[in-house]
Amino acid sequence: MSNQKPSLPRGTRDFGPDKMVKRNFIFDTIKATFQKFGFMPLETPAMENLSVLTGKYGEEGDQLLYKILNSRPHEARDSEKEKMRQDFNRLLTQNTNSPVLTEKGLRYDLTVPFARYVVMNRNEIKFPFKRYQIQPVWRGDSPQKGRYREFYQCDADVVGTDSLLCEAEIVLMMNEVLSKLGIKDFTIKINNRKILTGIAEAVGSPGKEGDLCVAIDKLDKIGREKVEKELEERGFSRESVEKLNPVFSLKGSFAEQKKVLSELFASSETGRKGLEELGQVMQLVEAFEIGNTHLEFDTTLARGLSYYTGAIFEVKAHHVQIGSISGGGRYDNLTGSFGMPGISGVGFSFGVDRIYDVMEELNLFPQNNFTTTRVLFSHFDEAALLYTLPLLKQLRENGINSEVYPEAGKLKKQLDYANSKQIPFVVLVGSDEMASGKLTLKNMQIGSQQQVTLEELIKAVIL
RNA sequence: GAGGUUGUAGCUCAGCCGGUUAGAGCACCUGAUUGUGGUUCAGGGGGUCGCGGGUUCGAACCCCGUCUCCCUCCCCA
Repeated sequence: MSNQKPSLPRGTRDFGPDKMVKRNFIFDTIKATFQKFGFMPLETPAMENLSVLTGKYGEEGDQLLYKILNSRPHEARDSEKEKMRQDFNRLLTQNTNSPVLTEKGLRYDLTVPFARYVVMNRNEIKFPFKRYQIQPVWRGDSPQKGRYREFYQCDADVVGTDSLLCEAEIVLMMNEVLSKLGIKDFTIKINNRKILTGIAEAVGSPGKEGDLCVAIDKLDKIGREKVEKELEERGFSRESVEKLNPVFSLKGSFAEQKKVLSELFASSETGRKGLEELGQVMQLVEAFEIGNTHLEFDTTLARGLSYYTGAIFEVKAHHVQIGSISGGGRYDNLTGSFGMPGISGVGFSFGVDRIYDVMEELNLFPQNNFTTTRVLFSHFDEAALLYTLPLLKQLRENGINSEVYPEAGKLKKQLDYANSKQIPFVVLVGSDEMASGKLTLKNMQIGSQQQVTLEELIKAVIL
């Protein structure tokens, strides 16, 4: 007999019934909102060809991809085996791809598989195409608070239009979902990739917006002097750093920040375009008149994914130490790498696992009794069990969630079962009940019992 | 990838300076109650002390390695 203790891969979790009802509450809320805004569902396989996945997430992202070993390598031909050995040795020292060893990987997000789907089905798809997708993704990150190796994303994307209305509606959906879940204190940070490019250009360091953001992002944490130092370490000239002065002192309303940036962007057309786009998105959001938009312009918002080209979003919940719970942005050329240029898209994603953690920590889950069974039939022997079956069927036909204790056990055990499952009603069936035709209905909350007919039972128990 | 931390029953954790048979609470099972749960009482089952090695007469405890948990940085959902 094996004594091996069962275990779970790092960064993965089971979700028991109590967790699942809470998770489903989140999934249902998100799904309903997506559908309300006109999005249709899509599912794609857990695994994709590596050619689809690699090169889409930047260097960091590629390193975190889970690659799947080709099946049955031991059955390969000898010549292939030699190639495998060589490639494997190379893999031990460099991060290389080897089709003889691995050609598939687990999906890293839902956007790239979506882009692949769009390209492969371009003739059937009616544009603009709005789809939502709720599936797990995998990343070989080291797990920590709010970070898992398997987690769900809930994506909604629109492709085939560059209308900024899509961006505005994303802001609306973020607001709707979070407020329905009871998360009231949060910020939707918004920026535009073109503004970042503009700043890098204006400062005389085009193409270095990534380094720029990483450093500027730390302004609050480590102070201005250290940020400037870090910028120089990252290869920015003294002159460039000095030109960043206005960026460092950015504050106030969007209009005020826009003014400062406009001056900076005198020589950067890209920067001006970014500002203009952002302004329009802000305007469109306002036009929906939803009250508090939670929207905040943040020049330091960068986001790692390399495919964003326009607006970028990130949502941060307040009062909890958990990373962003939602994020997204516009990508002008995601399908371009699959040979279908000129399709602009914008999308975003909710991180259910993090939303769950936030809600748990802030105690936001409704106190509802999540038990689904309403009535349990308990019985004393085989004859009584058989007697309950047509009654059970009748209750179910009336839409009442009900079950019968499947074996003839002690009543104590059956009641204990009902109790631990928080089932509110138990119907006792034994020789007395079968003789009289009246059922004993027990209310588990207050402990009372009464004799009832089937009709009375249904009436008493129905919601 | 860098750093810190943790691992003892199903769960939460005690276990002193190395000493004889490793404990508690909760949970579970049985009985008091052969047709009545959530209260009470009595009893019971459960452990390769993360794994491998070392020191020692003797290791849960000390040393080395390794894995794992959680956390920070980086990055992200």
